[in-house]
Amino acid sequence: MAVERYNHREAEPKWQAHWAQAKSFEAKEDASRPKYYVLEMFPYPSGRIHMGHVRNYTMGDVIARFRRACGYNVLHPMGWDAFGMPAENAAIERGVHPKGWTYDNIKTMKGQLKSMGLSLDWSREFATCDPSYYQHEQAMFVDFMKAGLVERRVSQVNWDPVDQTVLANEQVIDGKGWRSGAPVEKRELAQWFLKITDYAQELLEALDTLKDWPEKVRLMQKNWIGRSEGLRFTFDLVDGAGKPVEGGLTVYTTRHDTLFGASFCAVSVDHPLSKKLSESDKGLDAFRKEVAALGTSEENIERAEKKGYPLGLYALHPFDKTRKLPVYAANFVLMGYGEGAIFGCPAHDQRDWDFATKYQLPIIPVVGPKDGAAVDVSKGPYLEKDGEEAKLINSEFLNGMSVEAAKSEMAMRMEATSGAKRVVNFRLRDWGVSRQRYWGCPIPVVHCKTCGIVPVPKEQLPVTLPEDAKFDKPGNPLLHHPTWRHTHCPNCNQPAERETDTFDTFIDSSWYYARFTSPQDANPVNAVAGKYWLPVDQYIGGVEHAILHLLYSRFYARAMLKVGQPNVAEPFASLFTQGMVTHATYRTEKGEWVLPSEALQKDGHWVHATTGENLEVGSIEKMSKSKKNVVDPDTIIAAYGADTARWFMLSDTPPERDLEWTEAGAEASWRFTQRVWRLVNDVAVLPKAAADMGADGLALRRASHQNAAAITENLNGLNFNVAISNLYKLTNALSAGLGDAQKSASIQGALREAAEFLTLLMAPMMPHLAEECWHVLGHATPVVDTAWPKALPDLVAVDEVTIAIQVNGKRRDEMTVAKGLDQKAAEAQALARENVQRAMEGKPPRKVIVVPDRIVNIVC
RNA sequence: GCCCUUGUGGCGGAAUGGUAGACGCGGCAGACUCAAAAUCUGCUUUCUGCAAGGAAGUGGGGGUUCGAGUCCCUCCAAGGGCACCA
Repeated sequence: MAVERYNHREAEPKWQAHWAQAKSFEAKEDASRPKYYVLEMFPYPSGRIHMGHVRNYTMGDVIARFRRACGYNVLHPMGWDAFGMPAENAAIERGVHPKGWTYDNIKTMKGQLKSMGLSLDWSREFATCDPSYYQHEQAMFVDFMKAGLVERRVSQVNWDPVDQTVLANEQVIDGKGWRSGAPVEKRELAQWFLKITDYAQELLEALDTLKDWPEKVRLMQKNWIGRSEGLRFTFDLVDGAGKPVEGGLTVYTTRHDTLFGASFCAVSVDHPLSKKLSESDKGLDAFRKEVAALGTSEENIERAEKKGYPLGLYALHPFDKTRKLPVYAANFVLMGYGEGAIFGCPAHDQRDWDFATKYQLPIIPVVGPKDGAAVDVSKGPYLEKDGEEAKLINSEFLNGMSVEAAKSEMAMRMEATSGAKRVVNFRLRDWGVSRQRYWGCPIPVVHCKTCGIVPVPKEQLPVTLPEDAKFDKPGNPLLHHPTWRHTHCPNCNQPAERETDTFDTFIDSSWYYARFTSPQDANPVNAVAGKYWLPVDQYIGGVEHAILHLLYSRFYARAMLKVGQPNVAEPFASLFTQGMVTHATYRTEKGEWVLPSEALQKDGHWVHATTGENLEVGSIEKMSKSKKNVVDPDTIIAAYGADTARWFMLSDTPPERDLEWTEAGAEASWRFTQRVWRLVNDVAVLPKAAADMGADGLALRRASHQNAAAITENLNGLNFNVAISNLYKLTNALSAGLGDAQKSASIQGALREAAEFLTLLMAPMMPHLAEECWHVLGHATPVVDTAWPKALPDLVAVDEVTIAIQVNGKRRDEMTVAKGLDQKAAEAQALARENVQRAMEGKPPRKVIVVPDRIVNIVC
């Protein structure tokens, strides 16, 4: 019987309105039910949502709806990471105010998200640029200051000359600003820092407890924290005349076992020794400038050869004071790591080898293979490989020892005699949070001539941004504002100046998940709500945040705990990083990029839809505006509906991999929605019958229950693509069963059950269609208020299995036997089979392996 | 340079060490139709064979095992992270 097509244009807005009106997704603390907090990384309100958002939020929504149906009390909130430079750039380029621009974008994007039918609790929505949000950030910062977690110090910073602001190390990518792409310069500035390094060890150790994080992300954080164990000690230092230099030269090394191979020392050009000597040494001064000019770009570093400038000083070898090691200022030694000074062991370090070769310094091998084979260091250093056992040579009391043993022997001797100290070093730097921008959270501090730096008292918070800022010249509009920064000292009430730096926006996103538990609370986090909801049970976002956002959040949670705020040390119990959305690229013969919506396939090749030009199909890449390979979610939702878009996002490709958006795939998803609609309508008109255990309905009932069990497991494991393939199987089974619909009441009952199962099982992915189907099947209660179907164990279990029979490991036959058939019987039955006998070629079986219900393998 | 991940049909991909290619896309054939679309049914790893069947097969090579896409070693390719970090 013909039914009308499923009309998403009517159904989707209707159900979205129903859910909103019924407040279906508003969460309340409820101690009687297990809680589940699902969170997707909140978006930056850039203007419009893109397909990456659609994929991210669809995944989160499937989890939220699934958990909800399974009886969890689900929290699934949404908000806006709303501070940041694009808003300010819009202000500079188009003369709009960042605030208006941001809130307009939020309005647009919220409408788009709503059209996706997400099960979000919109009552908890906030934007990080709301003063009601950032006032708590300011209050916490004041607490952090009191707790010693904040430092203000003059430091060499990464300065982005285009954005005119400071960047954290994490925001410098290949020596360029992460947003502007401009080569980063070094500058000295007074900056605010959060002392993330205080937590380096803890952040590292706790990574092992994050069992439900991708191994890859944990490893990236581990490398970023970069712990190394080494020895710090001081060389006696003499000048060219042999006169001792006070203070000596303190170095840090992880290879103290190679000390007997030392042939020079090197310090950073920014090392105090180098700085001091450059005052009287013009050549050194020039060298320092040359190194500084090289910058930090990867390209320059790659090309730069190891260069040094002799300081005219000599370090005395601790075990042989007659050995004088020349000291250089060198371009490959970094002031920011260890002591900014090293000893060079050219035989066992590539950089030291390059340097020694250039300046014709001795290369003394002190480590060699265990078998005693000669070490050749004339063409390069000898570097022992991982796990390779090596032994010390040419090293007096260390000779014959392994590297590890030599390290510990050397450390012991040096600690006893030379004031050396074993130290742990981290690559991780403190988090510089000052930004010289307008559109960020003001740092709540006042500079007073008498009292110095004074935190703004909490009762005077929030320090809000002036609305009348001007964006007509580069630099910080807060600094240029005629009145804003002029205030009075909270301490002495004398005229004073406000801090004009604002926070790095990564601070805003470091605790928003906690604010969602109690977004209207007078405190940053309500103690009861925080305790109930935290941690986030499932966090979903792009892998591009593996270091920055996720490491800052882990630190910030600990900082909050330290100042008594409700939180948990590890805010994200389980993390999932989804892949990107990609699309083929198209360009004209002139090389202009063409939108997919303008590309048409015609007679086996691609042409421009309006101009008819021939198009070249390029590689499949991440959707980006620059290559125009973008598909607009609004267009797709209008044409096919949100359910189709959601379904396609989850089909086929595993969620962690990149997904290629294809028009054919979207069409196929759309056809599937229509197919389900037809099948459900066909079942709905059948006489209602109970799904009993009648023999002729049994096969379909089994399919329903087996698929229900499988899909439940798939969704628990976030294997959305497999869940969908199982939904196809269930649909195929239902479709096949419809042919026999008139045969018996038992079949009709089984068909109804299958249709109901299908409806409920697909609901997390296609919530609107599911509601329509559920209604057609005669239910007054909507799907959102209906429990997840329970698979009956009796129907999930099979009573017959088809098992393979192998002869000498090759599959030769198969047989269908009762489930649980014992090994002897299986062996006997297998041996009796004609195909098996033929394959055995008359040889007697030497051994028979029987894995019950799986396989029989005959070895002969 | 170091570290990590991934390599399975024409394509996306499935597969607790136990029948490789489920499911979907695409393709082919058929049904319905005056015709087309939509829909439905079948076939679709490769080679060989009329067929029953046989052979090969999960990036290459080797190993462990009764049995390897899965575990180990090694090489190759693609992607990602870190990078003068002493």
